[in-house]
Amino acid sequence: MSAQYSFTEIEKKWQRQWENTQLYAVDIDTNKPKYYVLDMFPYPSGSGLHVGHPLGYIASDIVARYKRLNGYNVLHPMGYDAFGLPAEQYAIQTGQHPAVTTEQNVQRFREQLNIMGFSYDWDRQVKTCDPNYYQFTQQIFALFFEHWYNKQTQKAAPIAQLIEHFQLHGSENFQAHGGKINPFTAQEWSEMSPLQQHEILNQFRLAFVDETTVNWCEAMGTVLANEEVVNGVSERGGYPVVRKKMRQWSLRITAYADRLLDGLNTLQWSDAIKEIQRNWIGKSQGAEIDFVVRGTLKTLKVFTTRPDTIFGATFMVVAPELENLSEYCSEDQWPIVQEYANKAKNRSEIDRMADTTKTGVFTGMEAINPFTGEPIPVWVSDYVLANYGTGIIMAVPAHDERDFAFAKTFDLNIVPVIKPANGELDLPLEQAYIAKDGICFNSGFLDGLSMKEAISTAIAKVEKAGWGQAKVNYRLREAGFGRQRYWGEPFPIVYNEEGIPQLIQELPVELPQVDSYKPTGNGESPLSAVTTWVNTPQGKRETDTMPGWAGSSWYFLRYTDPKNNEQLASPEALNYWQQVDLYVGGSEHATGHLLYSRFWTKFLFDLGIISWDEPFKRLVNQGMIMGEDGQKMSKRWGNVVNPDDVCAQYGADTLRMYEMFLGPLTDSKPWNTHGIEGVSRFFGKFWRLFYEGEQWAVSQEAPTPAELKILYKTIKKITEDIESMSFNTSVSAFMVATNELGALKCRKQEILETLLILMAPFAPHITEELWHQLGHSDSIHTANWPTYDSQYLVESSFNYPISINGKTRAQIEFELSTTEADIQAAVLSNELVIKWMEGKPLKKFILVKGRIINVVV
RNA sequence: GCUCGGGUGGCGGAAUAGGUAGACGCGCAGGACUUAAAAUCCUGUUUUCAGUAAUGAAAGUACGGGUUCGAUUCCCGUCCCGAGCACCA
Repeated sequence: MSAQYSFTEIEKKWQRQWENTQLYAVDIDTNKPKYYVLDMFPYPSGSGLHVGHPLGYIASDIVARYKRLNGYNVLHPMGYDAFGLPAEQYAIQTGQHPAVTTEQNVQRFREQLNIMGFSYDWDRQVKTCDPNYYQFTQQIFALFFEHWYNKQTQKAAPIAQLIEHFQLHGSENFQAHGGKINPFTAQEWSEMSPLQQHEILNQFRLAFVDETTVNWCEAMGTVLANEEVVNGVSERGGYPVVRKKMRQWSLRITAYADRLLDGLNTLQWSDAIKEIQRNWIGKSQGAEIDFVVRGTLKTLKVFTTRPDTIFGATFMVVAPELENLSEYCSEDQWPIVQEYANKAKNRSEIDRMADTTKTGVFTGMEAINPFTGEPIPVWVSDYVLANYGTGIIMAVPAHDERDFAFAKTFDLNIVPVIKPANGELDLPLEQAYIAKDGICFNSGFLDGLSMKEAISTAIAKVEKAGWGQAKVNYRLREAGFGRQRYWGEPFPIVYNEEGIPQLIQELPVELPQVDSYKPTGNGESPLSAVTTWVNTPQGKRETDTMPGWAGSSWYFLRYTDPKNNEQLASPEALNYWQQVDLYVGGSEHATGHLLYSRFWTKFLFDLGIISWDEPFKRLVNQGMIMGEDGQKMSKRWGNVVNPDDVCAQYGADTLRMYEMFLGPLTDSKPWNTHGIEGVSRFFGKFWRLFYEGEQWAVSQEAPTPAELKILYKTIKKITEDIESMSFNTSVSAFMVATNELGALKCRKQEILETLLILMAPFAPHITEELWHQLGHSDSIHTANWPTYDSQYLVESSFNYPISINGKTRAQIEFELSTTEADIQAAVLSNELVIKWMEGKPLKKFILVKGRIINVVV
């Protein structure tokens, strides 16, 4: 025992002890309720952690410890998202194998995390780059490959079922989510070559080969995901990105668009993240309508959300990237259209975004507006996107800004069809008139209808006349799943001599050694150079690897049974631990990791592997900790604060407590080196509740009601704060309790011991030390969370502030049992009250029990 | 441009089923202990005005209105900051 609070010694001692006794190891225990608290696992970068990283880890650790003290069996694991670009870039620079550098970084992270005293069950650590782990990432990919999405049952189903349907009924009456195919009979199916059959099945597999326009980054020699491209340049490095056609694996996430949208309503996530996902999925309801090309039998199919404005559709616009563009254009105009299309294709994303002036050319064709019967010209312009809707729009310049700008540029007809409900439009229009509450005019049978009524009436008419049907559109695109990189999961795929992909049954398919990690530059991965690996008796291997998000889309399941070599996790473990109850991490993964994890979870739910279809019940996004200068913490600004240094100088408990004290968990806030002194002093004060000078001073006396009141109000406050994750106010509650007990010179074991338990989740080391000094032999982290007697918190009297006309003028103490009449009499005879009433008559007397008294004159 | 957050002392931030604004901490000022320093402890600290002082008065939660006995909290408008989306028909 030491009379001094020497945190270095204490923290090392208990960390060693906890490790030796396996204090945080958990296992299935059906006698206890489970609780699963998870941190987003980190990418083990070479620069290690700065003080911003542990913010969320500290918060989740507090909750994990709190739940344990409340009798829960808590799963609280940690691992590493270990595949990825930085390790590979480093390999390219240094020639070291990424597995080696990654392992070094993992060791470093582990040390740093241990210094801060987290209660992880390290036995459950996972690393996505470990073959024992990624064999199941490959297995899940194989399952995607072997399934299709049945729109009727809204569920994934085995591809064999679809094949059977084709064998029996051809393409009649099947409800598969996927690409377009030409109808065929059962007979025709049986006569198709394996390659033809593959090409049809490929349209429906949930993992499929897709010819897509990808974001090609020449400098990095690879394809990037949409979210890795910001304003036309790569997120990492800022290299230019161009669009390029490429064959690569994709996952059919759009099959799950509706369920991903609906599921959001069941989640305790921030509105901001839910909104970002809703926007990303981008569901919009409208109609597909066919416009007949004048003088032909051809039609142009458009998608619109505003069929109520169709009487104002005065021209049409076709996207320049459409494959069969020549069909939408007259012969003599084709050279001009083609020239325009080529120019548009080569225009970079940056250009497009920077320049919104309208360009375009006339196709030489006219279509008939089915509602007005009038011929309208068809144009090509790059303001229409090929991959949204049908790639063709009906333009309503009077009521759409973009169409209006285009019509003005090329002097096209503008016909207003919506006007204010009470009033008239100022004509001619200076800008597009966009109103949610307008009514139709100039619109035949739609005249006088509101937007909502007109939309349904117009769609009914379209459907009845056979011109089209109601249609739902999504902004969400299929998820590109191939990277031309070395450091990722290899695909369990070989292509036979016909080029048909076949699954490799034996997993894992391990990464081979390569001589160079550099991209080949021709768009292929470094793996393609390893010919001994690529060529197998069964055919050529797929040489792309999976993207970073593959391994992170299911790791939360693996923690439940991380060493299982037969299955991704045993049904027993999955059934026991189930969903993540609380997930803590940054909000930057809103449309990546969080969406993909939900997608994979729903797929595995469909297959019956798990019994829930959302991975993370409650999500909390911790804010960023900025540098002292208010800028983002980074080497570049030289403002990085290292948690190891802070722990060495002040101790881990002080770091943990201070990070919580900085402000609300979800806010961004700057680090302040002076501020930590306050928390450090607090621990000194707290320690001195137990010691007087060199002398152990805890007494066994019975506590007084005043002391119990301090304790009980603290129990109440801390319990409520942890439940609502309001940790900053918990810290101040500990300070208040310490100040108040100090003022009362209270050193009673009964009080201090309970206070230790309350503080144990926040400051696990000092509380463990003092707990043992109080004579306990078990760990404080296995104690029981205290309850309080609310009787002690009830006040018998209250010192009322007395307001006269809303201004506080006096204070009078009353027993809470005093009747209102007695209070009123006492207040009105009070000297100060009489003075401020200035002789005016009483108008109203307001008494809010236990709160305030207001005298209105 | 659209959507969602948010504007409270010198600073980080408390307090909103409407009820004493500024808890707790930092910083600052003064004091105690000490030969001295560190550490520790005590006092003060929203602003302005009056007073030697105790104290008293007025204003005050981005700005302007409204509802109410009473508004940081609810409603309307304006400005500013942050985040997300962005030619998605």
